[in-house]
Amino acid sequence: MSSTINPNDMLPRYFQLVTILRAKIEAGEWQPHAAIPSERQLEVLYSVSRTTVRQAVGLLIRQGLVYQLHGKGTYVSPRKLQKGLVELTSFSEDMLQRGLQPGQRILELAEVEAPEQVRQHLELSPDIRTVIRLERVRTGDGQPIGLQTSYLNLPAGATLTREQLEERGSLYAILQEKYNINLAAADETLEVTVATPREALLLEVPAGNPLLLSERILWTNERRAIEFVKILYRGDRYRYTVRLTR
Amino acid sequence: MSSTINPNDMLPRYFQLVTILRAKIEAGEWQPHAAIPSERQLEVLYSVSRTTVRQAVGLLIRQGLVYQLHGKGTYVSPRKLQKGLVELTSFSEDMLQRGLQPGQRILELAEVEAPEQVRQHLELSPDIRTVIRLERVRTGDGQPIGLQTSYLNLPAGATLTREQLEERGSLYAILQEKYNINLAAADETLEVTVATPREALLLEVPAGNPLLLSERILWTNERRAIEFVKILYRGDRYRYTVRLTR
DNA sequence: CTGGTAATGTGGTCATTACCAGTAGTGTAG
DNA sequence: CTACACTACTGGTAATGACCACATTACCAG
Repeated sequence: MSSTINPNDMLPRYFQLVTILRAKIEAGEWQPHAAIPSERQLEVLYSVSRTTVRQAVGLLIRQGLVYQLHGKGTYVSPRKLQKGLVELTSFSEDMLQRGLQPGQRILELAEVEAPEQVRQHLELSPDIRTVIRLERVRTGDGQPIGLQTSYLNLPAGATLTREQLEERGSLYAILQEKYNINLAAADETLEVTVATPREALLLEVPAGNPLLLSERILWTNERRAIEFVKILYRGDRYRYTVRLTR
Repeated sequence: MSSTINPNDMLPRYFQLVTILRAKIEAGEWQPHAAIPSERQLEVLYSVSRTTVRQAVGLLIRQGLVYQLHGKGTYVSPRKLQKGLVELTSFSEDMLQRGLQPGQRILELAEVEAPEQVRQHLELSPDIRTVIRLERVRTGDGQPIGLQTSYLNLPAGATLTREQLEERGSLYAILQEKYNINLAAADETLEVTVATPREALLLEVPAGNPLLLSERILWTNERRAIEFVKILYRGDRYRYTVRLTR
């Protein structure tokens, strides 16, 4: 990894600068709460304009690696804040981050008439009558973690097969590669519930055990609601984390 | 509300522009998924530079009101994404957003030896031995919603009295006004638990009922951990919502 | 010793100019 | 008719230069 900016590189300069600065922070070259070089110093150090410096630093701020104090300087965040949380992730990515091997057991994959609740969440127009329903038991290191039910409003003509799912594992990877659909945002609500007999059986817990119910609406880069997904998590095996900012 | 930029105004121009554009969107002048004027058009329309336009639009994007597609244009987000979620809020603000009147019953306010768990979360240095412990039953429209336990690491010399709390209601408002402490970020974890007899009594639910346990670490604008707070929410009266982005 | 002030360094805002990189429509050569 | 180049838009990146707002320090007058 180079530590200078290469103007001919395919990557934008501000992005190269982000990479360089992040590396220095993660290597401990600049300690938490220590000041990093000022914007005008970075200008000279890396032969870029202040515009570029500010764009790079702005990104680092949004990622939680540094913070700025007006009139004082730019400082390295404490380690706990350097870890990127929040990120919109798939179940698979989520498990991998937690150091567990993601797995799944597909219970159903079918085109069904859209329930009213789903119609509303996905803002379906009246001419769209059906959605794809996908029900899976999700596992981490082979142990059941959650019961996931997805309702997908795929673009016309798009299909989804059991084989694709079993091969790639991640639904979002398929959407991205085959249909060029990128996820941009999600709204999620969490609440507490208790296991019905069927849920208890699938999750391998006693009926009546407390569960964490997550309901999520997923939006594409064009801000179309594409998926409504419920996940029932085992209360004893799952913990949800977020970072809030102001 | 003016619809032009006033250079002599105390507020920065990009901020004035944000206000104008947001007003038009919320008034329905530009419908969801419709294109708003291009950056170069906004330049002319409001007599500001493209720098300023982009700074304003960037803010609107982060607030979820609009989205951009490279080579195409800038578009208004669907209504569901326009509503600002996520925001780091106090319990009081949270209740008000939900349309409930926040209230509290203080159970304890005392300086105590910091438990080990708290020491770690707040990253206390060895010379700091005590923190302030504040335990409250929080209510919405008079009904118990949550049992909140805060551990505060106030700056040297700062104090906190029952009277202040009862008067202002919001702890964060006191920190802001009296000690110029602003909250910048929070890390939160959520999990499921069941009510102990004491918790059940205070929350007015049967013992063994499922509860939502939130643990939160709060960071100031200088990225010092100032508070560790647990809230046990009644599972039947509380639902947590977040917006995730990529 | 105290309180004001000027100097200097920090991030924050803004205008101007230029060119790159995608998108979409149009026209033309094959 | 199709394939391809052209063109005219969009947002994305970048340099330069200027001034404002805030924080800190040093210095000086009282």
